[in-house]
Amino acid sequence: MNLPPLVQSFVLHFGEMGSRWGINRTVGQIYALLYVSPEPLNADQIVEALGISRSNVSMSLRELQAWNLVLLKHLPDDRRDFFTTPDDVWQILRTLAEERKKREVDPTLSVLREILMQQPASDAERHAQARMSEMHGLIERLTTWYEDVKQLETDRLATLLTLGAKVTKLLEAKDKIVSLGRSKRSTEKG
Amino acid sequence: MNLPPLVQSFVLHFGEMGSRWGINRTVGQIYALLYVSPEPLNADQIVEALGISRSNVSMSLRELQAWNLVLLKHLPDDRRDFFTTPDDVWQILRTLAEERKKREVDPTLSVLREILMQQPASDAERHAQARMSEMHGLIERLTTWYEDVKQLETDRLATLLTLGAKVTKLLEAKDKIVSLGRSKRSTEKG
DNA sequence: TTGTAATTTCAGTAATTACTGAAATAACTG
DNA sequence: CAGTTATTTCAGTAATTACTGAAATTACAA
Repeated sequence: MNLPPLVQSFVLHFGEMGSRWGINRTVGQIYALLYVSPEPLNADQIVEALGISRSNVSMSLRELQAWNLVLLKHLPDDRRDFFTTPDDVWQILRTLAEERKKREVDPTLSVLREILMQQPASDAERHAQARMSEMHGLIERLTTWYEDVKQLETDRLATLLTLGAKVTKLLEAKDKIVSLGRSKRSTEKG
Repeated sequence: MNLPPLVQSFVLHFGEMGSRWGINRTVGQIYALLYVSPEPLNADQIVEALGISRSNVSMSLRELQAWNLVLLKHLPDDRRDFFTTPDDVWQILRTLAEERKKREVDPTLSVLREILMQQPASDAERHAQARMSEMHGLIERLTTWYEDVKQLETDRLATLLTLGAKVTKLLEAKDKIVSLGRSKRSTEKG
């Protein structure tokens, strides 16, 4: 590996982290490298930087592309492929969320739904279905929230995050105002 | 494997999903099995249900305990350990979030902070630091939100989820009311 | 104590996953 | 077209991870 020390720490950390997800070490390292590079890199530069085989780079880039985590760029008068990550970290977050949902959440929801359609043949199955139904309900709630929130532009999303739990306080305030309005009107009528 | 068909589908699915996380197949299967079981199971029952070795069950249960995903129970006049998952799916979600934060997010934040403390020795390092700083900022924002929201009781959390993006609308309404109040007052003064 | 049941540990092996080098393919150039 | 460069594929191998059975440990009972 042939990198500035500070970049190397980052790349190595992402390699280790990769394994904690389903992603392998090399894929994590390549991603990290592209993320911090000032300009797009081609495959041979990655080979050079990380000290791994050309074919490994090819396969790992393909995986990163499957995850939509990497952008393919072309320089004028150069046939080689160059790769970067999006500049905007919020965009990266969105992509990550979307892909993980697609790979992990959606299949689980569909398995759950399928099982819940079936007729239980015993008490054990009946109980299992009840449990799965709870899980299904929770996951569906979370994904509905996600589908909703992901539409927001970045600065609104940021606002929502900053607000955090204070939202519920705000909600109470609103209820108070609304009910105040109602009681005022009903007073005016009565 | 010796399970009601409907439970088996669920267990097998969780086994496969396990691999997509860092968790292995067996751990995923055991968790799924415990999750849908009407009462706690002991190690031999798990061996029987999943058709795996006793030692594998022991190691996998230990891993699930390390994740706080499983509860140890004892029956009167029985020396054996019995295992369950918490009944409340929201509690399970909280545990999952907490553990993943601990294992994935916190170490990453600390690596980032450490690197950002250092003096860059080149333009490349300077640029890398700028990128890492963006990432650090985003992750910190997300964790602050999480630390805030996780304090909420379940029904408030549920409300917040149901609200979703509508929160920002609510926020605008509040701003309008507040500014209305202000302009009214300033009109009164002027 | 000694015996027995429950659980854990761990060395060895099986299974899976990651990686490489060589060959094939694709994309271009003169 | 032949020649060159870039990229991908893939069989074989290396490395890692998962799993087992046997032995060790722990916890209790007689």
